[in-house]
Amino acid sequence: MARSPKNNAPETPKPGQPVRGSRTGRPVMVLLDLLGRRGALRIIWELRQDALTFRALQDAAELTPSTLNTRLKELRDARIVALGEGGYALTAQGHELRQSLAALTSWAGKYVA
Amino acid sequence: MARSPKNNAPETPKPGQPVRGSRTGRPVMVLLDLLGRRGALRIIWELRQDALTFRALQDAAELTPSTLNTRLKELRDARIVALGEGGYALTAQGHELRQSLAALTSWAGKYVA
DNA sequence: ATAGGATGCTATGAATTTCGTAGCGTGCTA
DNA sequence: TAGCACGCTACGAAATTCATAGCATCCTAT
Repeated sequence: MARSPKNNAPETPKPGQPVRGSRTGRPVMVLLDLLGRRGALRIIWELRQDALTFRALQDAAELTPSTLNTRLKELRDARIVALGEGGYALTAQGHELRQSLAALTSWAGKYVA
Repeated sequence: MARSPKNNAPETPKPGQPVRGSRTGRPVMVLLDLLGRRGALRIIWELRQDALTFRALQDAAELTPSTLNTRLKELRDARIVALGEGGYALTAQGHELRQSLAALTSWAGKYVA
């Protein structure tokens, strides 16, 4: 038997079936569930430019390793993030998503500041 | 003294000072913290068209009253949401933010489905 | 070889956040 | 005055996240 790491992690949201906070499982709800978890938006944000190692990402996103690892699993399942040469990086899809999120920056600069 | 409701709520993130998950307090980080809390993105989503009453919003966003109330306080502090005639609704700023988030829908439809 | 250093990642118990459910106080209105 | 809907609070239990320590592997320099 392989290994049985302690399982304190929530399930990765998947389309077509009920996810946390949505009985329907509609794509956008799946995404909102995923992005609504702690650090998810932040991780995408921190990977906007370069790839980062697990530890660098941990520092950048200010997350504990267990939470970071959980989020990374989910983001990898969703093919938003992938582990490659120089560490973790956004996939092509991930970059598209990041661009969709880019408007948040200007909004924040405009109103939050 | 006014009232002292049970305080099981996190602090509302504010710009310029450290927030949960960010020592800097940069506007975009404040926003990411706020939007990264459970149901925040979803609430904005559900208010995209009409105003909703507390209870209707509770059903739509599938949140418990305490969590909903906590999120609403934060979103009201951030002037993203306001309580008006027909219930809770996005402010002008809130609508701008919602439009910034609109791209998520198409992304989700494209990749998550 | 071996002692470091960096890598990705797991373990564990405590703290925080959210949930589920019940219910309060107010204002309608029948 | 008996409903009914409103915004919202209370409280214990469950789920999530945190803080910290450490493991296994790979590399490189001694």
